[in-house]
Amino acid sequence: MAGSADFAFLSRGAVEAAPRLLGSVLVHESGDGVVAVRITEVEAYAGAYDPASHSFRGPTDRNRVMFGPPGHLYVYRSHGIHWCGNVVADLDGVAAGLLLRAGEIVEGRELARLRRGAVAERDLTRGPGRLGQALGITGADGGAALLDGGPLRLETGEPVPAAQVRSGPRVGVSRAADVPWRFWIDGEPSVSPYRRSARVRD
DNA sequence: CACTAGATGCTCT
DNA sequence: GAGCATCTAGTGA
Repeated sequence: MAGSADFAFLSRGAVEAAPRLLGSVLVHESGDGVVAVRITEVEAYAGAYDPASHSFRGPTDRNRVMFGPPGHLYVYRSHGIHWCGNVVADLDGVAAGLLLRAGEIVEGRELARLRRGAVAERDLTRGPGRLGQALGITGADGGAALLDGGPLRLETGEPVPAAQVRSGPRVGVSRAADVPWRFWIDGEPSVSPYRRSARVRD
């Protein structure tokens, strides 16, 4: 449980917690080995007041983890192929998720490359689907407790100077397309490019 | 680099 | 059946 206190900010709302997750390290130990990634880009998804969130319409079998206590992992399947991970935030009973969009590999580069195949170096962990694949995250990891020292865990990283934190609209969402709830570390090559959804409503 | 189109299969209506 | 919290491969400048 060492380090758990460092993540007390996760019990705050998604938008407040998201930028503070930058610089933390997500570690995944599996039978294949270890991959650790320093988080460089996240998006905040609030629940009831955020129409872009999976939890906007209330709990379902898929999104139930987001309504639980902070510090757990919400995993969803995107576009049929990709596994994407969120760190659950806000108080128990309030839905909030921090989508892990990109990271910098700090350990296990060879294993990550094995999982990702022959792609450009910067594409190893650029984008939520790629990041999930590099870390070896699947639906089986959904609901995992990240602050209990298990094989899938969050660790404290080097603090990120506030001046290096940037924000802007979230990638690919068709509702609430303009709220600046995406946060990233300025100058990080792993940060994914902005793409506006082709079907923005509102 | 900017832009476009299509694959893919799951979730919810 | 509609709609995706994405990615890759194609084009063209």
